[in-house]
Amino acid sequence: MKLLDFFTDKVTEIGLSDLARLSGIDKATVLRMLQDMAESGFVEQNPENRRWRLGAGILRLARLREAAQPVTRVLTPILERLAGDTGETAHASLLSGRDLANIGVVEPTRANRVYIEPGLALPLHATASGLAFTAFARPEQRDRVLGRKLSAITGTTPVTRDSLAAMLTRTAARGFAVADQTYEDEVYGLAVPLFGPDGFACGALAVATPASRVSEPHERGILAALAPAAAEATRGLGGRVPAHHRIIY
Amino acid sequence: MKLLDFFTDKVTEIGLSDLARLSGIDKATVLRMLQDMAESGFVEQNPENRRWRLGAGILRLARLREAAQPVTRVLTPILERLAGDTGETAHASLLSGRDLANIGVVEPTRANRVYIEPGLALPLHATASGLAFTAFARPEQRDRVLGRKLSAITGTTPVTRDSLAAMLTRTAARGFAVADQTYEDEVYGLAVPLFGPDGFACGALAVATPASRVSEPHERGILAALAPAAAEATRGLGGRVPAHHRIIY
DNA sequence: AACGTCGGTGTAAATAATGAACCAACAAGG
DNA sequence: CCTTGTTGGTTCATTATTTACACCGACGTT
Repeated sequence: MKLLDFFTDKVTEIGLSDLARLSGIDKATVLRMLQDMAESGFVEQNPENRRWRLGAGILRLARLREAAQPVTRVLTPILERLAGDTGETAHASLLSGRDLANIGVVEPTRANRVYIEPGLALPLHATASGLAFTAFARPEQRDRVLGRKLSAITGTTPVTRDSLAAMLTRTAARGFAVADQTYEDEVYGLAVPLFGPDGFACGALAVATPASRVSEPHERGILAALAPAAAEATRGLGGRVPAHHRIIY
Repeated sequence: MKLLDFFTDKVTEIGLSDLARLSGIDKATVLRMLQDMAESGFVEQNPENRRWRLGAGILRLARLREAAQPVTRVLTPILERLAGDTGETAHASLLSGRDLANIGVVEPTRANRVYIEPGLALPLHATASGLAFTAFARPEQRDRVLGRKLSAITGTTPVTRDSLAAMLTRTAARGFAVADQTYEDEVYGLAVPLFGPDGFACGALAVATPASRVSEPHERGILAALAPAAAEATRGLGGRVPAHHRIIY
């Protein structure tokens, strides 16, 4: 299933040989995997160039999940309001396997804004969303993140266990997370956890701003919009904000 | 991946033992599969009752596919207009593996209307959408459908190769498909193919009406709305309607 | 014409998946 | 209060599976 992770916003179709190279798996094996996944509708082959792309079955499953729990429907209006109020790009993400899945993005109207790929997988240690989630996640999840080897994505990405742990305790104390160009240069992120029914984080709500625009009042304004939006989102998803959670700037 | 097919509109969470029973696979194997899929975000475990449900990673992939080719965005307004014009339930589906994946449904406002499960997998031989698709699909796909053993879903479902072949040639001649309670009792379906860039069918656009409401003028009215809607949808998806395609009532 | 790449196919070797038995924990029932 | 039947999860020896190498024809470039 990791084959699917090679499809991104930009590269929507991949040929057999390319996919084998990218994944490091033998061509024959990749082909069989793709054919199996095609049976289930996860991928489909472009009949023109014989390249592979994500299949319509994914849309079906997504509708199924959305019918069971309408996260997109709940989050989209909240994101729109958040982007409008802050004038910055707002996005929401949920835990998906070993990182956060970007579920929704809304950009503001201004010209200088942060672009976030739709459907991006956000690493838990290098993004504001990831920190906000991890700091309030179930302890075993927190520990699993701390136990990984942390990849350096930019120069300021935390790579040692200690620096990450420090960031997490700081995040837990403040109630929100900051990521100063730890994932992408020039991008400054503020994030707040989204809570599940068990009172632990299940995702995050975040605002990304160009680093050049960061200032104390701006930051304060973003958090003022982010906090109630996250509370509303948590409620809308059927979650419960734990009593001790406070946002302290 | 067939494990995922046991999740439906109604049953959104399944326990390990249930899933093992349903699939006929050993518990241990199912557990391992689920854990692997959880790593990729396809499923996730409800921490409260330890049951499994579709994961957030599916939403991510769906967003990715939607970014590559915005089918939902294109089809939804068309479906809404279609449902409004006909006063009946309209739905669209695309080929996904061995059957059609229901991609969008819009219901009319009237009380007596057909309900179609979101995210349903439509069998190719037993639904109007399936017939419309298969009749205009690439020859090899058509033959694959004819080669299957056809399951009887209602009393009128075509089960022999010959009866299905007859239905397909009739569909090909008329340009649209009719399914008179072949999938669900009391439901009458009319469908038109959606075409891909290669001029072969890639899906179908359909209107479902209670069998009690069927009449020649009603049917004529539905087709009058369906035909231009399908043409618009095909264009919107980047497809090409073959020159020979005509709808002849 | 030579070369590289493409998607795809067989087959023998080697790995990985499999499932019966077992466990603790919980619930309903007598 | 014990029985009986669930549940989710684990173990480990057996086994069948996947794997990857080599090869193929087709297409495009050089």
